[in-house]
Amino acid sequence: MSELQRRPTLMDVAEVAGVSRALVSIVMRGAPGAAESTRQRVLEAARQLGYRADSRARLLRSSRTKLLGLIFSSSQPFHSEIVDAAYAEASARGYEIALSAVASGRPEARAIETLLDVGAEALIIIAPTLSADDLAQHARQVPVVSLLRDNVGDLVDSVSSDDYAGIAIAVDHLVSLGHSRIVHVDGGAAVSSDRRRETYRSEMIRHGLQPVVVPGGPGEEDGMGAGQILQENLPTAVIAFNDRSALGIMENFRAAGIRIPEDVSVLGYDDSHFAKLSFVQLSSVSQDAPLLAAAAVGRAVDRIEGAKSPGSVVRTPHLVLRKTTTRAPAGN
Amino acid sequence: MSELQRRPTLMDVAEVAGVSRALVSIVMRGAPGAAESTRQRVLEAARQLGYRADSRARLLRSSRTKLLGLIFSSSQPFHSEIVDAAYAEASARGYEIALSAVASGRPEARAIETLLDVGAEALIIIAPTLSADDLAQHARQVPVVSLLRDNVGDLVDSVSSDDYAGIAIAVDHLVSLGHSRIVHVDGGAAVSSDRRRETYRSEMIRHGLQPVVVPGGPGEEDGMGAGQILQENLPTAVIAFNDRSALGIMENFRAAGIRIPEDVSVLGYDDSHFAKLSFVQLSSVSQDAPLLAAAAVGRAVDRIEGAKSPGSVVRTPHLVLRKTTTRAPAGN
DNA sequence: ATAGTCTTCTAGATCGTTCTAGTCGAACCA
DNA sequence: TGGTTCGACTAGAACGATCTAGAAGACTAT
Repeated sequence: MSELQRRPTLMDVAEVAGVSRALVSIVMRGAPGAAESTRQRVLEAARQLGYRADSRARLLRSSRTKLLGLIFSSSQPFHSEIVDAAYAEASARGYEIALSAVASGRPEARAIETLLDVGAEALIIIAPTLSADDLAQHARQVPVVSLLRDNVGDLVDSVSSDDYAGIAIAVDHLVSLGHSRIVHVDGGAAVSSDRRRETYRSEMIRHGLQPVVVPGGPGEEDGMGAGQILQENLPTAVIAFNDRSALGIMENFRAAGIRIPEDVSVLGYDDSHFAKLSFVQLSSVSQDAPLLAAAAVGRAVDRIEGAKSPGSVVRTPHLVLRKTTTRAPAGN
Repeated sequence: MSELQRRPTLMDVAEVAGVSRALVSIVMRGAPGAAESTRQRVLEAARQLGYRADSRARLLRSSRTKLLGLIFSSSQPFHSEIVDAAYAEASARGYEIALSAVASGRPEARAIETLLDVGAEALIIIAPTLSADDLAQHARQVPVVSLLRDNVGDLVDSVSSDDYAGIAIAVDHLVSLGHSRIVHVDGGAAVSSDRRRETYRSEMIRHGLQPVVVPGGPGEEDGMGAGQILQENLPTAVIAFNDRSALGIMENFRAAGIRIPEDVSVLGYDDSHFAKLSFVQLSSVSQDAPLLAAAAVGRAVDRIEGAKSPGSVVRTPHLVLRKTTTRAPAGN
């Protein structure tokens, strides 16, 4: 069995190249202050030894890790899309991302600790459930960016999607298709469920319509249950809290022989991977994960690199129309 | 605006507790050699200051981080289930997990580097796509455990599910229900697709049946496409490469008015979150994510803590019967 | 009393970097 | 000529932990 070999250090390279440690350091990180000829000699020595900087030592000294902590929930597919996009943006800005998941038996606080342990310079938390106070607590140590939630106090940055606008365009769209009996299946205890519900209510009233809210939740089964309730007095259109819930609603309708969109239009929220599938073709409000992720990474980097005051970025979502919404059936 | 305060160091704690740095170090890592009374005093001081050990400094000196690197693919829901379970097991064994995702534009090699940079003591890679040689290369630096793939050379540990057994029980089950025209929709270029396909072939032959393979892939759309082909000459049962593919197949059938399981039985693989949904009830081969995750974490920890030789653990999957499989229709 | 053993604690070296504050010539300037 | 500036380079102190060696005091054994 081959030994785990000790990796070469700056000192080793310095000896081979016949210069000091410090100079090798200068050359390795491309800093100015070395003659071109020696630079080449050092690089050659490094190559020959297979030298790779020990990031732990480097970071210990410079207290820079170029690491962004990202906290997501492993059970939310939409979060995965954000993670993907965040990687791209971070790497474009010269940062790496350290991930930590919130899972069953692993609360947000624990995820935060892990990320601080590995040296994250800022924290991006997707849909944080901690109280504004707790978040502020952490924000005293490192910049914290809340993604998809904006009522987080003024020590914490936030990047969110405009839920008012999202629900408003959803209602507008359905109204413009002639719907008047539009029901909202809410997200129960999920982050931003309250706001979407209330916005739905006021938008309906603004249009002179009667708001009806059916309790739901963020998962497929929640939608399934809501579908059952909806059947008792079928509306012509449903705005679901998210795509997963919409799926449950649609499955419930399908089982009962209710046609979509002929009998009921269904609108999702998130425009997730799932909504795009050819056999789903769910019309949905897109929060545009890549843009949100990019904005969050951008804020985090800006804060790390000196921006003093936290701020909040709000992006306007847009509607992606597919095949689950259509004109209201005649006679409604 | 309040300053971002410097995080407290051993020295700070030592001053507050009125002891030396070294003693604080002893207390913090629970090493023997401190009187109970001082231990309490130090712990209290640490708590009060909110002290957290700096893992970089610790690693630099001792090369212990108690950190396990876990690499998964953000687009695979099944991987998320493993991640969940891995967290639980790792924390039970006193380790933390550092995650790194493989995403578009972010190859496995990059994910590995990130994890080594934050100081992972071992790497667990879910369904690695790197060559056995490349994996062996990394295995010279840290223990590497391959999860869900076992042909990884003998420098790398592997924890996998027995694909032979999995497909065999799938075929056995369908045969015992009287099916003879059983088709396999394969996983295309996905890891372990080849093995499942070949096992399917030999199991069919063993039962004196004619194997038929339809090309597929790991996603819903792949299953959708395969469904189209299957319709041309409908079998009585289909074994899909995984649950996502099974979903696509079922949707295609449903659109064509083909009933499941009355007309065709469909069997998935992975027993994912999705298969369990009340309106899906997909019969599936379960690889038991929690057990696999626990085994992988176990191997990684064992290797870190001294086990010399890499080994491979193979777990036998089992069938989870729900509502998509039934007796073969009469006359087939 | 002397030596030996424990227990509890500490000083100082060390890990592999980066950073600060120089040194040492050579070139430049008036 | 003597002073300043500049470029190339280096010694040694950080960074925040762990580890080794050993000191100080209490206790035991002879």
